[in-house]
Amino acid sequence: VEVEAYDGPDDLASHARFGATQRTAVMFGPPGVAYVYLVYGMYDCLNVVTGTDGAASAVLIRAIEPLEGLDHMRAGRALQRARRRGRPMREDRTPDHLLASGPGLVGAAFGLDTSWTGSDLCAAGGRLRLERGWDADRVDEITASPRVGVGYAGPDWASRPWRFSIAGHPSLSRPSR
DNA sequence: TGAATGATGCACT
DNA sequence: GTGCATCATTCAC
Repeated sequence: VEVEAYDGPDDLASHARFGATQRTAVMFGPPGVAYVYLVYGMYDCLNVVTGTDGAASAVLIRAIEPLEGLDHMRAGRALQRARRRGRPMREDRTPDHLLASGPGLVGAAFGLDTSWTGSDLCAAGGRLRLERGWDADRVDEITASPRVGVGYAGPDWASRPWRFSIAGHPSLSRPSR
């Protein structure tokens, strides 16, 4: 329900801005592949490589609407939380619609880490895969706004409305919580 | 209800 | 050594 577009080496907000490094090499390959990176030493964020081979463009999955496997999502969150601060595991009372309402939360809910980088998201039967879901004819419900947390890229890139979300959806990262 | 802060690993200069 | 495509907790009001 919420994504951000990153355009490649020229996009100063993209991890591709330093060229193909060990971490970002997969972005420079063919599309339909996962790029999972660790941010702030704590959160694993899921991207889909989208550009043609060599373009290094990608889409960050910032929030999803949980539909199935909510118990697994709670387990993933509890595990990451316990690991983060040796705090004891306790019941996760987060409302269903907020279980993956942020890029770090998506990674936690799906139990992802950087080892998922390179996974083919288009392979039938893959453990992590893209499937057709939301109706294309509801495109008018999608709203565009500036990307979150990319001020370091400078006003030109930071102001581009490349964050796309379903207007008013309860599972977004920003308006709620 | 909102602002400040701490946690924490790695890529980069 | 610096800062980050973040989140939960704490503290102020």
